[in-house]
Amino acid sequence: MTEVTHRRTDARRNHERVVAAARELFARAGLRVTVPEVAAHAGVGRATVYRSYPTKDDLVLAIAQESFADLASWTRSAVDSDMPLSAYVPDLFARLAGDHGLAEAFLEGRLVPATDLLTLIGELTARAKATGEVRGDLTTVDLRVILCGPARQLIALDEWNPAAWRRYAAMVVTALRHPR
Amino acid sequence: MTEVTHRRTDARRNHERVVAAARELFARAGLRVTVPEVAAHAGVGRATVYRSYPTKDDLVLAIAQESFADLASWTRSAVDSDMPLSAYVPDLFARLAGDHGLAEAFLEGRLVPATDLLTLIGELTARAKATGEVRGDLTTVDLRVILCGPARQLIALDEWNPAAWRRYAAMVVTALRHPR
DNA sequence: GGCTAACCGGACACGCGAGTCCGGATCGGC
DNA sequence: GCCGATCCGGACTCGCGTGTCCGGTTAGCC
Repeated sequence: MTEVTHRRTDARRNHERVVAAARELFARAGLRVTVPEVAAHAGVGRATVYRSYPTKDDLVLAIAQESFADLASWTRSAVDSDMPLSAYVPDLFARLAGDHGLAEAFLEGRLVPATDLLTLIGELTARAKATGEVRGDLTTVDLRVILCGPARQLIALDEWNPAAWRRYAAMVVTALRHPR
Repeated sequence: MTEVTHRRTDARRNHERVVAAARELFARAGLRVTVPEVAAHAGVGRATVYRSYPTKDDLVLAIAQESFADLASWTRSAVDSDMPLSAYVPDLFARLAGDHGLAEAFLEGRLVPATDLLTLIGELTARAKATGEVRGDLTTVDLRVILCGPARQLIALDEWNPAAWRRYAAMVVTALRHPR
């Protein structure tokens, strides 16, 4: 979290606007959103965005790290409270389906090293395997493929609504069970 | 199938090369492959590609229609031989995972009206529902989301190998069953 | 073998997104 | 209120992908 300290209030204000705009646009339309779009949505010039984040990748990284940290702390509480995968996965799926950029970043694994998050999820799945809740050979790659794939497609098809994600979350959970 | 008749043999030969190159590259790297890449791989100039296909979309459409026709005729034979979904889906999944462009085109539904194919798949699923093989409320959109999502991710992650697709095909089939 | 129509492809024009620069505006301390 | 450090953003360059054009070449018929 490279927290830049601006010495003037307008700079800080603009920085906040940029971050807010990036969060919203990345969530809604994925990581292909352009810097000009972010700038316009924030009501600032392009150069103002590049001042805080020299590269578009820097901007993406910053936003993604935020989201990943949220996800990790939430997952940590799930681990602490011994949440079963059947409860965790639908929520995770909902978060991914509600944030296109997050789903992309989490799946592709580029830019952000999600080691914390993956370790925590590994913890959860290990317990779920022990109780026989899911197939014994489940990996975190499996989770990425099975969760992020459909989540991204839901957004791409503009089928994002509570009924849809509940439906697909149920299917996804089913997919993780022992094959018969 | 707008079959262009070339009056010279070299024209026909080049056209074939372009088609072959496009098939290969779209399958391997998806629809984002550029026209210059196709031309280079075919060993011709860019303009030669544009002669047969005035727009990149025209090229994509032509290749996608081919693939869709293949898929449809194969599906028709599956319907005729009363193939169960548990046998059909893994093969479909393999085809999608083996052709990135096909998976993209099938999922996104833009460009190509896949009505024939969807009708046939609807036929198969209707029978599978009747025998209780899958959940009763399964739709073709479900199939697109659940199949194409993971298939595309597999390719994106470069995890494409027989072991991987068999594994995910099994999971995908499980996902279509009745929830418990 | 020669002639013409058909065809080839290198070179060009255009649009768009990433990243840079500098003249002008604004904040904030005195 | 004044002044300097800081910041803003319009205008620019650069790279890349799409689509066009024309001079040179080749196939195919006589």
